[in-house]
Amino acid sequence: MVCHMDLSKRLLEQFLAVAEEKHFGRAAESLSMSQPPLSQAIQRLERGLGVTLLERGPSSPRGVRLTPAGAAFATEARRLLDSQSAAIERVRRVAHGLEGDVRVGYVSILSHRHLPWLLRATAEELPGLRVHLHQDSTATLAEMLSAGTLDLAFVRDPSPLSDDLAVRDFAVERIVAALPHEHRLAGSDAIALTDLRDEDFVLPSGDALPSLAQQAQLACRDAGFTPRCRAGADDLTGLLGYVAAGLCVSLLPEDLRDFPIPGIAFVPLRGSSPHLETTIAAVHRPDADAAVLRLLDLIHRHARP
Amino acid sequence: MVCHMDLSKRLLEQFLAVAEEKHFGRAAESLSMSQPPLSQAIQRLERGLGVTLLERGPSSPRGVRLTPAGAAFATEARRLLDSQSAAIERVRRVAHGLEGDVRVGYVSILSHRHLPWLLRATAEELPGLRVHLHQDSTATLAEMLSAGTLDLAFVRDPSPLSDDLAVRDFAVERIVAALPHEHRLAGSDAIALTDLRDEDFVLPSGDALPSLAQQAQLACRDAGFTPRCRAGADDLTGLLGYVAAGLCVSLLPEDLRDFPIPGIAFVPLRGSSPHLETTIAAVHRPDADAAVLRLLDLIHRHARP
DNA sequence: CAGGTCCATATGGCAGACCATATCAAAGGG
DNA sequence: CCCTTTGATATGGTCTGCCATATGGACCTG
Repeated sequence: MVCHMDLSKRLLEQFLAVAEEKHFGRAAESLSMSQPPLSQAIQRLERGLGVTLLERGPSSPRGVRLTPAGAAFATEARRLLDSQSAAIERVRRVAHGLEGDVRVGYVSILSHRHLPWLLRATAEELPGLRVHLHQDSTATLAEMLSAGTLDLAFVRDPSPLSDDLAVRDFAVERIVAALPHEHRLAGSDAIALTDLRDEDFVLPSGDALPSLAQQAQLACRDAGFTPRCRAGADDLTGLLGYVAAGLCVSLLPEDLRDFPIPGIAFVPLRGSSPHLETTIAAVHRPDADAAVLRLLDLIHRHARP
Repeated sequence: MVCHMDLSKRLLEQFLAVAEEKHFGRAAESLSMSQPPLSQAIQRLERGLGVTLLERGPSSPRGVRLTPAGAAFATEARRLLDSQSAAIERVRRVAHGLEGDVRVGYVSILSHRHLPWLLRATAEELPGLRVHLHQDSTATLAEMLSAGTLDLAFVRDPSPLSDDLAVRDFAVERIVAALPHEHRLAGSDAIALTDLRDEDFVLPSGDALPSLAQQAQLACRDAGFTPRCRAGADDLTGLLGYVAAGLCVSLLPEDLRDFPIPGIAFVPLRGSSPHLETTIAAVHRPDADAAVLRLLDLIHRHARP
């Protein structure tokens, strides 16, 4: 006997009122309605369930009593109402971005410096958000954003990205010189880029870290020379390896200073060419959902940590 | 913003259909309705929740997509429907006596022989029933039944009980002679009650175990003598103690044979006086609920184990 | 650019739910 | 034995929800 009973919120409340008052008249009063339709509603309920919930008599003048099934149903009704409220509340929180899953991508360079405060702030301000992390190259992250398999990505200098992605800069890092420890300028407080014009450089090659390679080229051009590239590398460890080996110098974001790599000195560069800066930005689809917007807001408020 | 949303079963099913098909037309078809009212229903739902559940466009020709909130709501909707079905099912089971709590009372004499199979059979046939046991005197059990603090009681010879309680006999035990081991008749296969006419008896005294005392008195009268009572006891251990001490004989239900008491021999009595039998019965209120009726039926089917 | 797909909107009809007033039947108390 | 209490029943009105048909507008596709 499959029952097509509806158990509307209203009906459950009516039954609970009767179950608590054990009296149709008072229950009707507390529901701001008259007694007859309440009787009918309960009868409909009992008919729909095929179960007698209330013991009406034969001694009615003292109200009604709950049958065992009625007592059980009262418990269940309360649970159902609670579940319903909780479900609505949960959906609202998801819609408002206070709860849910966000898939966040980042390029490796950012992991050690920007992820920690971001994750900490998220856990504190948006404890309902579950952040799923994914590290990849800038290009792949952009593809994933467009494909919808990623919600937010942190990259460096994303200016040449696809047009249908929104970009939000949130931090600027200076580019500094990375020199071998034994280099003659390694102990300087600051040097000019032209001081390196005769050095051998190692810069990102191929499609790897394109913005970094481009910035370096442009900055040297601004300084009046073309860097002599004796080596290339397509990831950060390669670049750092060449420098640490004492074979080359490089131009890298200053936050790499925190990397525990022996044999490398990071020396600030004098001058303020726009190409000696690198921008860190959050990228997302223009139709990002509320959780992403919350995260963007959080990032904006905590920017330049 | 407290929401008076109703979330009727129908509405949830409609939303789930759309969420699964991701297509209003097909969803409407699977619901055996036309598309426009379905659109309206979903719009009502979204308006009621104050949340956008579906992403309609702008590129509609490929159906709709779920927003994060919509996906969350689909999960919640399924849970709500399941909870609702489960609640109805549970109430039905309670009403049919397949689930619930039953408070069962018994007098001590019955505990070791009849409770085990009763509880075992209940656990097997009615695993949803929770049986709460309570041991007390026949009189107190009857009071508790009338007061509604007990649902079912097992007693011996409950004939003189209150009129507003229903009685259901389910087993008959013979009364046997309890003799000290060193008694001259202790080794007999069977004896006549008159063989004990000159013995000292110990029988229940006061209001304790009234049926047992009465049966003994009447049986002796049938046998043509009045038992000489040198001692009394108001519980079973007292009676057995006197016998084991070798001071008295007694008349007791044969199921006591299973008690591990050294020093006592139980010897069957010849003859078939109705007073040499003791009836075991289940007592309950006439308006007992379904669970009690199930237990009574179970007892009836397993009677005389 | 024409056709097709898909969802939204508009309109009208119907059934059922909900409600209030009035009345009835049963049981217990003075 | 009458009266109060209490829940069930009867009746009529209103309104909302639900539905179907018809139409419009946005978008993609060939």
